[in-house]
Amino acid sequence: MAKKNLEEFAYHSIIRLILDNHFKPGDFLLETQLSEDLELSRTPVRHALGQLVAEGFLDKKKKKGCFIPAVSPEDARHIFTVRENLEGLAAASAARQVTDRDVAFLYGLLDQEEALKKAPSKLAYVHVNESFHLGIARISQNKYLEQYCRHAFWRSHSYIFFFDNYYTGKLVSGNQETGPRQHMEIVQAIENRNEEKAGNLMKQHVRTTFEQMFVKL
Amino acid sequence: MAKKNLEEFAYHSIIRLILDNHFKPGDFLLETQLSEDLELSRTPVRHALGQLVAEGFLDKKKKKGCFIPAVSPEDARHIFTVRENLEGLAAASAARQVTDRDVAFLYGLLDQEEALKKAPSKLAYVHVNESFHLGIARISQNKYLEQYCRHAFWRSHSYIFFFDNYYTGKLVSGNQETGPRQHMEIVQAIENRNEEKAGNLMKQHVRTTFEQMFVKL
DNA sequence: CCCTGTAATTATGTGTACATTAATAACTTT
DNA sequence: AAAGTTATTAATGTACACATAATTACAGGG
Repeated sequence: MAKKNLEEFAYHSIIRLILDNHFKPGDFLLETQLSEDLELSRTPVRHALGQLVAEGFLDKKKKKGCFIPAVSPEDARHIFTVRENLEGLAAASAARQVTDRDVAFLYGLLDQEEALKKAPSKLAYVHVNESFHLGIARISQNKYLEQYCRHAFWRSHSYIFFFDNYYTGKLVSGNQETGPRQHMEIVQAIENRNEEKAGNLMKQHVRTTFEQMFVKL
Repeated sequence: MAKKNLEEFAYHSIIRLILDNHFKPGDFLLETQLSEDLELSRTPVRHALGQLVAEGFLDKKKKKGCFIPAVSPEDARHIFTVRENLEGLAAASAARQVTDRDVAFLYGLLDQEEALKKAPSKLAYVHVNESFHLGIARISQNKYLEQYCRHAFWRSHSYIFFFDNYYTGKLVSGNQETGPRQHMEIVQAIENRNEEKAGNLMKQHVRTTFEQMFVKL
């Protein structure tokens, strides 16, 4: 990534590190270490960390540092409850605002998911999934809804990696079965401008993701 | 306010300035000027502004500065739609989690509202109202829900001041009639642990606030 | 008069030195 | 050996000087 703007560079780099599971819950993200790794001074790193904390992406202990928030079944339930409602609302709104161009975009993502069945790649699946959920949030045309959906999605995503590490794959592979099918139904509801159905399907989809993840608990 | 932690001091001071209508939409909040006004260096001010931007409270133009976001009927509808759903969810969750202590707290706020009818004060009303809405978000025991509710509330609050300035008082005084009554009904539903009713009442309450605000448009 | 290119201005963006403090380790005392 | 106390350490918190870029003002040519 180009380093035109160091603050943005630091911000996106750190997010990428987190989403790619470079840290585990409880790990501290030290300003000094990050600035060394990213080869820039503490100032932009510090700014980026401040943003991530403000967004609820990281927790912070004063005079100690920023760290990946602890995970717990209760915390997961909290974030997925919010996601369920926010994304349900987003899907309903998207069904109202959707353009032909948006529909084409969503079908393009479904095609990518289909292609991934032949050549499975967890990272690729994660990226398509992110595009799908955040794409619908964007189509809702409500910037606040989009913002909250993005944060909630990112936060909840830590759980996918975390539990995937500890409960080896079963749930994610399960999600790779039901996920794409539910995605298709959601896209169809949005295409048909059926707000209520789109909202309910999305709500159900997020809930399913949560339940599959915690099948072991 | 004590200046133990300058970053926090700057953050809260700036929020207070915004909520107390010290700026109007489009106004720039300059680091240099704020640091002069608050009598501290640019560093903590800059950090605080960064947080507020990350939270969606302020907009930012690169190399130009942070400014109060533009207002529009559409933007108001967006933020109030989200608030309606988030706070509805929060009220329902609060009805599940509420303790006797919480109930007492909420009734205390109702008493304060009652007292304000005899000695009206807009600022006092605004503060009690904030305590009510954010209090219920807190009682929900869901930190993500609380976080999003707080942001959405603050953002929507700019509208109250903004339109109150341009459409002089009528709507806010209207809200001072229906507001407290709806608040009481919500508290009662929460006290009775009636999740669905609490959620619906809160949703309706937020929507009423929005509609009263835009009675002129 | 307007358009365009350039210089001045102004505020943010960045690096760095230093202050502060929370956590920990070392040490004393009982 | 346990408990309390002090010193060290390692990271954040803060200030400030300077770099950079966007906006504005202005001058000159069409």
